[in-house]
Order: sequence, then structure tokens, then C-alpha cells
Amino acid sequence: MSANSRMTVAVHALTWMALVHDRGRDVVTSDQIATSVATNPVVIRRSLADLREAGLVTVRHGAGAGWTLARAGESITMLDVFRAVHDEPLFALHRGEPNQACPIGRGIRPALRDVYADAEEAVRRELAKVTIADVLRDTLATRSD
Amino acid sequence: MSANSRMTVAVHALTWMALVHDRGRDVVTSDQIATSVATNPVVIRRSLADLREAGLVTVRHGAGAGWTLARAGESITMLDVFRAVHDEPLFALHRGEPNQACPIGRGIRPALRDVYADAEEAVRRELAKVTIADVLRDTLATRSD
DNA sequence: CCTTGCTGTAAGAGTTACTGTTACAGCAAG
DNA sequence: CTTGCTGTAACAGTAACTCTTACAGCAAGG
Repeated sequence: MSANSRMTVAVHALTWMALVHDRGRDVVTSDQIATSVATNPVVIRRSLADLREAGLVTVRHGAGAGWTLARAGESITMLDVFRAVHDEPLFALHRGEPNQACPIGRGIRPALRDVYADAEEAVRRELAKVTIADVLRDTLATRSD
Repeated sequence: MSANSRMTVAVHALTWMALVHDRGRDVVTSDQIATSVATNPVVIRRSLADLREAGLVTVRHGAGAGWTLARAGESITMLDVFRAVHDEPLFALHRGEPNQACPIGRGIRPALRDVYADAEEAVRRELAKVTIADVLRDTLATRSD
């Protein structure tokens, strides 16, 4: 049950933007962020598009275009990012419909949905405790990988 | 960040085995389980192989071969199943190494690892609260899907 | 022994999702 | 109008998973 790295890329971008903001610059380009993440600018733009839809960043077009944090890093939580990039649940139910002639096949999906919902809610509670500012602080406090 | 359904299949199999056990039968075949899950017996055998390695089920070979719950449903938690089938973390870090010349690229991975570890621990705590017997009860209490 | 029925596992096809990349139209500041 | 960056489509490459077929291995019971 592996996961993609969209969450990681989005947090990386926001953390980088928060650092740059602290240093006095506000508008940054996808190219600059891509350099820090070491990926293609289009990947970053796709990620920032999700964050823009969630209201976490704003974009400016035309000459001198680029991205800006919509809120201070202290008020953006990991949960905000999770909500912005995650569409699918952490745990998947059966791919195909189980045998409805069997009592287990008939009733297990709602039962599992409840369990999975509780587990996912626990994740959300945990992610809500951490802000981009926290991640930035921890990131700068780290010396090595 | 979708997830595969290995967890769901494994829980389905165990729940079905618990029901059958309550009805007096102990040894079941992958073919019978596959009928309830509505999939191929090999998929079930692969899943049960994980559960066997985790000590949750035992297998018998030869004629009259089949699978048996190693413990009562009351003492098998969703966390046990999670541990048996999950090798990868819920949240993935960067696919490629971020730019080490950048302070964010250098320090963000350990920072994220901590956050992700806390979130995953929250999931484990939640899954530890639910047993196969609980799932069986909820499943049988459900009338429709 | 030897038949029988199921497990264990390899191998391959089909599907899906994501990443990385190229390409190009659109936009607005100056 | 020039310029630089965004927005997005399109496509290739990769990886994981499910499903299926195929077949060797094993042990209980005759």
C-alpha cells in the first residue's frame, strides 16, 4: 500500500516558500521551487495548482509572474495540505464487488468503511497539529539527512 | 495517494474464517474464501501467506488441506493484519533525492519522516482498537451495502 | 504405495496511477 | 509588443497491483 509523493512535494514547496518569504522575497517561480525539489517545473505547477484550489497559495500571471503563500506558514497545517492533494482514501475497499450471496460479502464493506474512516480521522488529527512553520523550523534544525 | 486492497482482502478472509469457525468448521480452502471475496483463489493464497508469516493463520498440506485461524477472532486486531500485509509507509518521501545544496532540500526529509511517523502511529493505535470479532459482528449487523 | 485435493509459487497479461518531459497557448506587467 | 512565467495537454517510462494459468509439492486416507 505504497503512497505517491504528492504530499511530500507540496509540503516541500510550501516550506521553501515560507523560507523565502522570511528572507524578504514573496513571489517565486515554479522553476525555482523545482530546483530545490530536484524535479521538473511542471510537476511543481501541478502540485501548486492543487494548493491554489485549496486557497493555500495565490498565483500571478504575466511578466513577473509567480506564486505567493496565501497565508502565513504558522496558519497552514499539514492537514490543509493533505486535504488539498488527497482525493483517494488511505485504505481501499475491494476492487470488485464481493459475493452478495454471502453474509460476509454483503456486510463487510460498510463495516470496513467505518474502521477505515476512524483510522483516517486519526491521521487528520495528527496532521492538524503540525504547521508549515513547524516543518520549516525542524528542517533548518537538521544538519544531515 | 491511492491504496491497494490487500488489507481489505486479508480482513475479509479472516472475518469469513471466523464466521465459519463459529459454525463449527475449522479448515477452509482458498477456493471457498475466494468465492466470498469474488476473486481468484491465488489472490487469497497470496494474502493468507502473509497472514501465515505473521502467525495469524496456520496451513495444512496434503489431502484435506486448508487454512485455520491460529487465534480466536477476539485476539486478532486490525493492527495485526496491517502489520502482516503492509510493508510500505502510508506516506512516501521524495522519489529522487532533493537538492542537497538547498537548506530545505537538505533537511526536509528527516523533518517529514517524523511527522509521517506520528501520523502512522496514530493509525496503528486506531487499528489496534478493532478486532476481527468486532468486524464480524458489525458485518453481520449490516443489512445492505 | 498411490490417488486425490489443495497449497506454493512462478510467469505473464492487463490495468491503473504517477512521475518526468516536451510543447505550446495565454496572460499581464512594463 | 516584448518578455517571462503560468496552465495544460500529450506522451513515454516506470512501478505496483490484480487476475489468471500452469504446474510442482505435499500429506491424508484408502
